[in-house]
Amino acid sequence: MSQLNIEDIARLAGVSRSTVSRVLNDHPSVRPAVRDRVWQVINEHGYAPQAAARHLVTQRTRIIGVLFPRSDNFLLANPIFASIGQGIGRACAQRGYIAMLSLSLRDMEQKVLLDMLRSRHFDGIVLVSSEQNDPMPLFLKQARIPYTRIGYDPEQEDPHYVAIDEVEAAYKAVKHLIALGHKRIGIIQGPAWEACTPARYNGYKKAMEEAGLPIDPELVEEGDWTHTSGNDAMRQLLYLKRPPTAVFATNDMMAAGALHALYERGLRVPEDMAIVGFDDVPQTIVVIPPLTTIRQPSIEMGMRATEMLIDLLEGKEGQPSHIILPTTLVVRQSCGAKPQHIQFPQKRQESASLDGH
Amino acid sequence: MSQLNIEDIARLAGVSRSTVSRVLNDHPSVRPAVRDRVWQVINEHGYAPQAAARHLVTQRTRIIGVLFPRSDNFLLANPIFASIGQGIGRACAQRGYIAMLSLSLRDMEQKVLLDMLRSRHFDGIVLVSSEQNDPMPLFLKQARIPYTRIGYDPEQEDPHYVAIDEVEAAYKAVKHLIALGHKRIGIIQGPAWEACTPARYNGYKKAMEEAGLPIDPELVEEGDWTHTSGNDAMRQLLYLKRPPTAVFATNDMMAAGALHALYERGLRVPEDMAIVGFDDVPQTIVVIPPLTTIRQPSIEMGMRATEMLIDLLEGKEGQPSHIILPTTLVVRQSCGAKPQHIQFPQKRQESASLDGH
DNA sequence: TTGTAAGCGTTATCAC
DNA sequence: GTGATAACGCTTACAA
Repeated sequence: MSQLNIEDIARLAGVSRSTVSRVLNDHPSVRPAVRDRVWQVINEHGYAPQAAARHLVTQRTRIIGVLFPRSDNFLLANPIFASIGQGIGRACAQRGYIAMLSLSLRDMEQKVLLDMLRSRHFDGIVLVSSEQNDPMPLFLKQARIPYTRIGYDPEQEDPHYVAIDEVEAAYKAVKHLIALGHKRIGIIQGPAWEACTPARYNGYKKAMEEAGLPIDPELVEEGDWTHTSGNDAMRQLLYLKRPPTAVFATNDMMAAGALHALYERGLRVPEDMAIVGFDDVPQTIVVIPPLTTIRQPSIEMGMRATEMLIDLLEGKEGQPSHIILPTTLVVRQSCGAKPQHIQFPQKRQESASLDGH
Repeated sequence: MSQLNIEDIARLAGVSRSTVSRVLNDHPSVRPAVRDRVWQVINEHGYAPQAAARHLVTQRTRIIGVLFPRSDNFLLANPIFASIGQGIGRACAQRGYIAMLSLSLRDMEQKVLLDMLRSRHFDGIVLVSSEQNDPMPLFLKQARIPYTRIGYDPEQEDPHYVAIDEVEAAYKAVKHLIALGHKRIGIIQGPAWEACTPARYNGYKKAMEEAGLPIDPELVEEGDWTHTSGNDAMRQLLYLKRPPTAVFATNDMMAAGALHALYERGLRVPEDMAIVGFDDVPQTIVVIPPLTTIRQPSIEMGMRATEMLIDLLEGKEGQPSHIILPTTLVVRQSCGAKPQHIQFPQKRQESASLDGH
């Protein structure tokens, strides 16, 4: 902490503090010679204006708060948040803002968290949440804190959000399985309190109904996004008298867990069971076999939500706006071509041929 | 943003702003009746004191900055950072601080980052870095910003750090392999610019030498901590005329990548090749087979470094202090008991029996 | 183009 | 136990 303040710099440069302030803020009306001299003094002493004083007078911080759901283990549970965060950070950097993420929100008391938001640390919030009836949007509205949301909750209708068409995305995934000839298709869903869960289920249902396939409630499992829960869900499906020949997991981590369960049972993918995931996180290609999945443009989602927020803050755009970004089916190796009847239980043989060399 | 300030609250409660301030700061000398009335007004209006004003006058923010290396993909590359972050956040919450992480440091210009640090957003910094000659500590010292470091660089001798005994930890890992009878042991190291890389290599060397085993330079590979690089490194080792029978990977992600390479080649773990990892991240038990690894107490490392920093900030402890936390060998299933001569190339059979049901 | 001075919303030091 | 009042370090009219 260089103890110098703007006054000191002014004195050292032989100008007034207004001039130093102008230099600092790139105000045009400063003589080049003066400007250079001031910068030199500033750099010489490693001076930087104190954020608090600046924030107090401008009433803006140029800091954007990022709220992730259950922040302290989101990193562990689902790498898609990392990509979203990356997009948020990148957009902030481009526009001269700083994205700040508070660690371990779960360990903070509710009141502490709310007070933090109310105390104007942040100019605005990017809320990453597809939780149904998440209380946060309501709070932010009441506290008149500008925010944009990544994720869509039909119950809340946030004025500014970016999302994907969940129904259509899930529909594409299941349709892919159907096109490959599968008729008995299971689904491993996310938790019920996520708004995207019923939406993705509806996509599944739509594809099934359209193909004239029945939906067997036995084939509907629920996980909590984690690898472990995907593993458990797949085990349940394998216990069935008539297991599915294909499974749609509504995120990649659960899909990976499902793969794991199949491996443990000596079943081959895609020969014995086809799997489609959702998200297209990096891990998806690292798993064996690489996952066919629905790609969410997560980095772009982060960027768009952030740009939308900054536009809002800078008054460029006051109207409500909803951005729906496109998803794509990424075909890799976990679905193969033709389904076979499952032989169960069965040990794996020659599985090394799955991925040649 | 409730536009109210402390003055407004004072007026509404029929007191002076000093009294409101006392209430806000839990100052004892306020009559209970008055205190209650003030709180009621505060809560009624959702008032929270503006951080900037408070920071300006107190010259403290109660915010701790967290610096991760190459912050924007640290999440993706190595989940151990998530655990460390969790520890930092938890300790902050306990002591009434907020841990803030700036997203996407890589996208910020260097000057912007340094100015952010200099502008006193943070009371102090927890620096997570084992990079050799990381320039950040030097900068922080010059700018007189209090910091503690997680990770140790013998070249820098930071006054406050928490770390593990890297040499001993690696030694334990390799010794475990030796005890199982392995003689030809490879190592997949981290990048050379990490201070822990030579240290872990030294542990490997020590164990080998102690057992009278030669170190074959062919068996020394370098990765960059990622799954992919571990995969590549293992492939290299498998190309050798005389591949190792066991490999020590200096983090779990690379170990998982190595597992992947073995799987692709149809080799069994631990029958054909034993693997030890390092870190003990959650993914370690999710991989097949679950990894034997060296456990770093990552959450505790985050907590201890944070507590140390806060003690420093609150003047409880000015002396340099170094905390070395213990590591433990966690034996799971990737090393097995007795090594066999590798039959190469060979297809996997009956691997399903690896993990029964 | 530059300087003077007011004010941002708190806390803290005094009196009372 | 309570209330004036002076900082804190900046930005920003307004004057010069």
